[in-house]
Amino acid sequence: MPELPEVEIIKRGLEKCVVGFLVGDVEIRLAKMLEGDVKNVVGARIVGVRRFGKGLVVDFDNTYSLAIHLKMTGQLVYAEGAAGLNFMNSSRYYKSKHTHVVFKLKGKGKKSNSAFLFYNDIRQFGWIRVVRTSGVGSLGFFKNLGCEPLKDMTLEKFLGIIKDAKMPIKNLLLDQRRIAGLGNIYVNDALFVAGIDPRRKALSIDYDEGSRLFVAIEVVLKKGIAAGGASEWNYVNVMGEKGGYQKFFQVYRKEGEECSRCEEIIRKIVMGGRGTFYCPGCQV
DNA sequence: CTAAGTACCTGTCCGC
DNA sequence: TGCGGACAGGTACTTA
Repeated sequence: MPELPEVEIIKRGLEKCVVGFLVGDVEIRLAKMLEGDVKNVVGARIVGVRRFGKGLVVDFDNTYSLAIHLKMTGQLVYAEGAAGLNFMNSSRYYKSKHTHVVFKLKGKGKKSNSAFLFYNDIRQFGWIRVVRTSGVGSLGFFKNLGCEPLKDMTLEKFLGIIKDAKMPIKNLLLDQRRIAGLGNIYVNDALFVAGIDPRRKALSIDYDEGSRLFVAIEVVLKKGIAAGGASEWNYVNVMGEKGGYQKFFQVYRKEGEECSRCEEIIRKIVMGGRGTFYCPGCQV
C-alpha cells in the first residue's frame, strides 16, 4: 500500500509516539510476518526511526533494529493504555484476525506508562525482520535501493537514470533499484503533471521533459506528504487516521472522467501488470 | 544484464 | 444470493 509519502508520515508518527519506549513483550500471532529472533529487541529501548524508500527501520539502544516493509496493506498503529487493550476487539481499524504482531511498550521517560504498537496486514505481504543495526544496509531490499527523491536525488542524477533505459518511463519510475519510493499512484500523477505519456521509452525523453518530470515527482510527493498520504483503500497513519491525498488524484483511478487540463477522457491501460492511467490529450 | 511472468494473500466489486 | 473473475498502494523469484 504505502508509497514514499505514506511511509514518511508513518515514520514521523513513530518518531513522535514510540521513540523512548522499551519493548516489554512481543506477541507474534502469525509467525511468518516476523523473521529473526525477537528476543533481541525485548527489553531494549527504541532510539530512532529511519525511512529508506518505502522501507522503515526502527533502531534500538542495544545494536539491534527492526527492518519493516508494509508492502500493499501493512499498517503500524499506535495506541496507549486502555485504548490499546480495546483495540483487539474493536472494528475501528482491523478485526483482530489482521493484527499479526503486537509490540507491548513501557517505561517511556519518567512515567511508567504503557502502550501498544500493532502490525496489521490484510494481504500478509509485508515483513518485519530483527537484524543488527549494522546489517540493515546488507538486506536485499535496502542494499539495492536506488536514489531517492526529496533526499539525494538531483536533476543531473535523474537525467542520468532515464537517459539509456529502453523500458517505458512508467516502468522505470516504479523500479526501486533505480529510484526509491515511487509507487503506482504517484507515478501516474507525476507523469500527468509533467505531460508525458507513460508508454514513452525512457531514453526518448528530452532535457525539457526530463526536467519537468523531475520537478513533477517532487511536487506530487510533497503534496502527498502535506495531505497526510493517500487513503484510497486502507492506508492509515500511526494514530489510525486516513490521509487526504486521494482527493487530489489527477488521473489515478479516473478512467472515463474528463481531464482537468484538456477535456479529453482519461484512459486506463495495463503496463507491467499494473493499472496505468493517463490523458491521451495532454500526455504526449 | 533486461524483461516478462508468476507467486505471495485477503477482500471487494461487478457481471451472470 | 451465489459464484467466478478481475483487480487492489509491492516486491521477490523464476524463466527466457
